[in-house]
Order: sequence, then structure tokens, then C-alpha cells
Amino acid sequence: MRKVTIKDLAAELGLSITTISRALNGYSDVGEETRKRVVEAARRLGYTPNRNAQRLVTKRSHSIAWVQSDDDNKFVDPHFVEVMAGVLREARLSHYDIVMTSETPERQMAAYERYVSDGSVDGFIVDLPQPGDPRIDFLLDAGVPFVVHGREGSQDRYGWVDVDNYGNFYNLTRLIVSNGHKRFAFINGDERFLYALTRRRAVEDALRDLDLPHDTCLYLRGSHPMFEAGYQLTELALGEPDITAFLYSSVLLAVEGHSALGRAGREPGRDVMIAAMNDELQYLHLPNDGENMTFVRSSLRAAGRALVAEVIRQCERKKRSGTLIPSLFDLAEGVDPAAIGDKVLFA
Amino acid sequence: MRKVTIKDLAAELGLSITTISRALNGYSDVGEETRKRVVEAARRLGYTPNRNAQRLVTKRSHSIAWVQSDDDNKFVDPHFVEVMAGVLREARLSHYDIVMTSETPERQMAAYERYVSDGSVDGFIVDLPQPGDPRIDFLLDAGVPFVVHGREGSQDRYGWVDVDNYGNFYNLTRLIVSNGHKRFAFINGDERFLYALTRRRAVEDALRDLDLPHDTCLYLRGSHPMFEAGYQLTELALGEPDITAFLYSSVLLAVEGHSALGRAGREPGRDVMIAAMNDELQYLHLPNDGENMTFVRSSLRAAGRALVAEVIRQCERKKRSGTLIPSLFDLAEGVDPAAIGDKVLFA
DNA sequence: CCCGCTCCCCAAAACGTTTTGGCAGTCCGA
DNA sequence: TCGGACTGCCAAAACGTTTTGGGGAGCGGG
Repeated sequence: MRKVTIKDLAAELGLSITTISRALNGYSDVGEETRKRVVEAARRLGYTPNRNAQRLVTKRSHSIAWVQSDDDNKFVDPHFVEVMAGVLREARLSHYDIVMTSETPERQMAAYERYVSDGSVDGFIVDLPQPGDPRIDFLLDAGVPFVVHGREGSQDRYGWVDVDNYGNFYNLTRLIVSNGHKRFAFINGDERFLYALTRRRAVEDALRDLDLPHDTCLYLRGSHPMFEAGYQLTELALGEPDITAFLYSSVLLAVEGHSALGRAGREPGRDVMIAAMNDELQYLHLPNDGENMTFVRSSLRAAGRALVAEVIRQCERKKRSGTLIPSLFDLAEGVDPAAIGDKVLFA
Repeated sequence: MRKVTIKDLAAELGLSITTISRALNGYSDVGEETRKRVVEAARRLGYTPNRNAQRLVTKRSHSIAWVQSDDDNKFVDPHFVEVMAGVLREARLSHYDIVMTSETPERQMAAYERYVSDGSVDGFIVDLPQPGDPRIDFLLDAGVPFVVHGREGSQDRYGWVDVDNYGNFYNLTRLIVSNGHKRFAFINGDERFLYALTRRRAVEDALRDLDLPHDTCLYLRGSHPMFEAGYQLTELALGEPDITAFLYSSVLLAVEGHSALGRAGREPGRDVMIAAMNDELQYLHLPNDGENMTFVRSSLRAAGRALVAEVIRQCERKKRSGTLIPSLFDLAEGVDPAAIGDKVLFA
């Protein structure tokens, strides 16, 4: 049983293949009666247009590439997985395919070049951008649609999806200070990546704007993937004097830190303040449902969806845009919200 | 700057497109000198064959579909992610693409049908099979290459990759019993899936073969995704009398169980025995490096690689086969290995 | 009666490859 | 000298669509 093509359909109905194609694609120059017959016959014979023929002639593949680097085993990172869930969902809803590959760091760029020139995808998702990321420059001058998850400064050279890293960490810092803490630890993510650099800058700027000495903040950072870094770095920070608050770059770090603090006999919400970026990781269990921690909450899954929406928008030749994923402050009981009044974003 | 095609290359060299194609594809009927010129010119002009044209004419897409169901948020499951790492890696090494989609349960089958008749993929990976899984029947009579991660009985209707669930849990049960435990808890995975059913049957068979009463085993099970089930079910089991050993369907459950046991004042390796399937999840921290637990270790990542290797083998028209991923016993100190002598598999 | 317009429909070209079948020339052995 | 095998190349068909550029029929208005 050979696969049924548009020709078979045309023969069956005594129509030309042109008419079949136009009927199925909703053109107005085919009679209503004829269209019905075509649609009915297509269903009856189980006709599905050959995707590769379509792609060849339309030069559109309806696929997006997502190239992973497989050195850092990023897959095991719950943050990544959360984004992926959003990406796949939005792709399905928009009838696009995601073609996923992992490549060694050295061969990363080769993978992009290949996908760009072999016509198998329409656009790209670029993950975890680094300062001066070569992928961005390459895609930019290849003139191909792509979105970056994150951004460098406030620019408009390319489409991006991001959370307000700067604003959030600036405000979190002010919040900590205005709640009376003289010294705190900031446990950041991997500084190879823009998001971590931006957050660090935000904290430093906030301290500067508040005329506080630089060592108000004990700065520590992990490296990807960050399992147990939260625990170990918190223990490390506990060795330093006068630290009464902990700022974590991820809720995952915060949860680990929470247990290190507990073990050290410090009670979050009383002896010590915990604040963190909360990426709304599914099924992550928060001690006490997170009651005694302060969060800036923002959905990574939503970011994943926005990524796909944006790259598709570009593929459809609309103009590119940046999408700021909204954040919301969840203050722990007793935390004074004064410091963040005018900077809160709403969902 | 239009994309460079085989025609451009032919014009540039004053050769026919036939010759270009055959030169680049390594046919023997093109002169060595000519081939060199072609290859050199291809590189110089940056020629990459259009993938969709190739696919159209060869009827091979060099892509594998992996359809996820997005009801159960399987992505957040570390087991899934581990398999994925293997899948992507092997796909890259074999120059295949993985096209990944998530579909709601109701529309699962529609997704398979589409990909089958669409021509956009050569084969499928089927995950987490259930008894009488409709996906398998569908793919089987569509006559399309696919591999199943898991299997029903010892059959050869389709290609599969699996671990010896039956043997491993049979042996683990004997091991527990032969180490003197009169009663133990078995905390299994989600019974909707074959792997869990097989493991349950293995435990029951082992007890029957040993002439032990059925209630030697307190049987508990979680449902996907199983976060915290390990903790809660262990606590539940602790309410039952005489239980001195815990058998977990996953190392993830075991780690949670370990902490529940610790909290209850039971010390694994002394008061209580812990045995589990260890899927070698990366970055999962084992308390005491797992010293006082007994494992059957088998790499899910290797399974992921084998899945892709097998489905590609079928695409290349070789005959299908089953691949048993090897398992290895890691006995905790003091555990008597007598019971598993002849059934251990080696790496 | 003719012109123009609307409504349906179609033939042919195009997309960029691979593959089929063949064709000159050269060489070698009979 | 002839036939056959081998070497190196090519024209054309094929893959299954979409799109372009009509074209005929029917109808109303001048």
C-alpha cells in the first residue's frame, strides 16, 4: 500500500492537483461544493501532504532548532527541564516541531551552520547566553530568525525573552537592607552566564546607591549544574561573622541553603532571612511551603513558551521583539515591603 | 546572497549536477581528480545539500520522533532526563536529528499518525510502555521502525531496549530474604507502566519460589512523577510491624526513604536494609555515597543511547533486535551475596 | 453583439536533490 | 581488426508539493 499523494486524490476526484492543493489550503478560488468533496476524499483516503515536498517548495520547515551543549550536562538541571516543558508545549500549540540536538562545545557553531544552510529549520532558540556569545553574532549575520533566553544590556539587536534580573536583584537587595540586615550573603549562579553577571551588577549597584560598603555583601557563586552548591556555600557563609540574610540566585539553592541553616541551628524567618529568585520549578518541595522565605517569582515555563512564540513570530516575518516575563514578589511574613514599592512587576 | 545549490557548483566547475552529486556522495564512477575539484569548490562556495530536497527524493529524513505525553509532566522526572541525555548524544554521533514533541494524552495517537504519514521522520522512540500499549500496535501495523524502552514479556515482535527488571527484582528479593529479613517493604513505581508490573511479578514469584507467605512483602507504590513518594511511603511502612528491609524501585525513592528512616531513628546498614534499583542518575547525591545501601546498578543513559542505535539500525533496513542493558550488583557491606550468584549480569 | 467581470478550474514551472540508463572514449586480449 | 570491459561523465526523470499565469463559461450592461 503506497502512500497516498495529491495525485491519487486528483485522479480519484477527476480534478487537477492544483485544485486539490488550493482547496486544502483554503484558497477562495475553489467552489464550496468542490472543496467539500476534496476534504471528504482526503479524509477517506487518509491523505497527508508530504512534509518534505512542502518544505522544499515553500522553503519553510516549520521546525525550530534547539542546540544544546553537552559538556555541562545541562539536561539534569531542573531549570532547563522547566524551560523545555514550556518550549515543547508552545511548539505543539503552534504546530511547529522542535529539533533538539546536543553538541560538544567545540562543534557547537558547526551545528548552527549546518542547520542554517541545510534548510531543515526555520529558526533557533539560544539558551544560557554568555557575554559576547558567538552564537548570537553568527545568527545575526546569517540573518536567520532566533530568540535568546536572556539578554545583554537593554538592546534590540535580536529578539529575546528574559526576566528582569537587574530590577529583581536590585530590589531584593534594597529589601534585605531596609529590613535591617547589616550584612548578607549572595549566592549567585555561574558567572559564565549573563543572568548571573547581571544579578551581581544589580546587587553591587544597589549597595552603591545605598552608600553601603562593598563588603556588606559576601559574594559566593556556584558553577553549573549547581547541585549541593547551595548547601556548601551556605555552610561556607556561616563561617563569616554578622551575616543575617541570604540571597540566592535560585530557589533550588535556597532550599539547600535552608537545610544547611537548619542544621546549623538557624531558623529562617527568625534568626535569618532567606530571599531568592523562584523559578517556579514544578514539584520542588519548599520547606514550610516557603512561608518563611521571600521570593521573586517568575515562571520559567512561561519563558519557554514565550521563546517559541517569539521565534515563530520572526519566522512569520513579523518584526522581532523582546518579551519580559513578569515577576511577582512573595514576601515572607514580617518582611517590610517598603523597599520595592515602585518596582514590582505584575503578572 | 542566495543559498548556493548544486547547480551553482556545477556551473562553477563546468560539470553536470549528476557528477557533483556522485562526487560528493562517494560514488566510484567519478575521477579522483574531478572529485577533488568538486570537494574543494563545495567547501569554497560553502555548499550544503538542501536537506528537504534530499529527503524528498530519498524518502529518508534522518530524523527520529520522540513523542511525549504532557499530562504527567514527565520532563521533570530525572529518569526521563537521564534517558534524554543518552538519546541526544547517540543521535548526534549517528548524524540523526531528534524531533521532540509533547502531546496531550488524547492526541497522542494523532501525533504518531501524522509523523508516520507525513514523511518527516524515519522512526520512533516509544517511552514508558503500558500493558497493551496502543502506540506499539499502531506502529507495528504501520510497518514503521521504532524501539520501545521496555518490553512486554520476552517477545520479539518489536525492537526494544530494557533492563532485566524481572531478574533483578527476583534476585533482590532472594537477597533480602537470604540475609535473614522476615518482612520487608517494596516501594514500587507507577503500576500503569510495564516496568513496575514486571518488578512486582518478580518479587511475588521470588516469594512463591521460596515458599514464603505473601505478606512477607508490604507492597506500596507511587505514581508518576514520584517526588516525595519515597519519603511518605517509607513513613507509612514504618507504621507496620516487623519490617526490617526496604526495597525501592528507584534510587530516587531510596534516597528519600533513607532520610525518612533517619528521621525515624533507624540506621540503614545496621537496623534496616535498603536495596534499590540504581539508574545512575547524574548528580544525585547518595547519603554516605551509598555505602550502606544495596543496588542493582544500570545506566539509563546507556539505555538512551541503545534506543537510538536500535531504531537507526531498523531504519537502515537491518533487522530489529532487543538490547538488554547490563546490570551490576553493588552490595552494601555485610550483605551476603549468596542469593544472586548465577543471575548477575556483567557490564 | 460585444465587452468586461466574476467564478472555477487547470497546465506547467519550480523547488534541489538522487538515480537511472546510457554514451563516448580507451585499453586489452583474441 | 574487432569485441568487450572499463572509465568518466551526463541528460532526463523522478520525488510531491505550491505557485504562477492564465482561460473558459456565464452573466449583466452598453
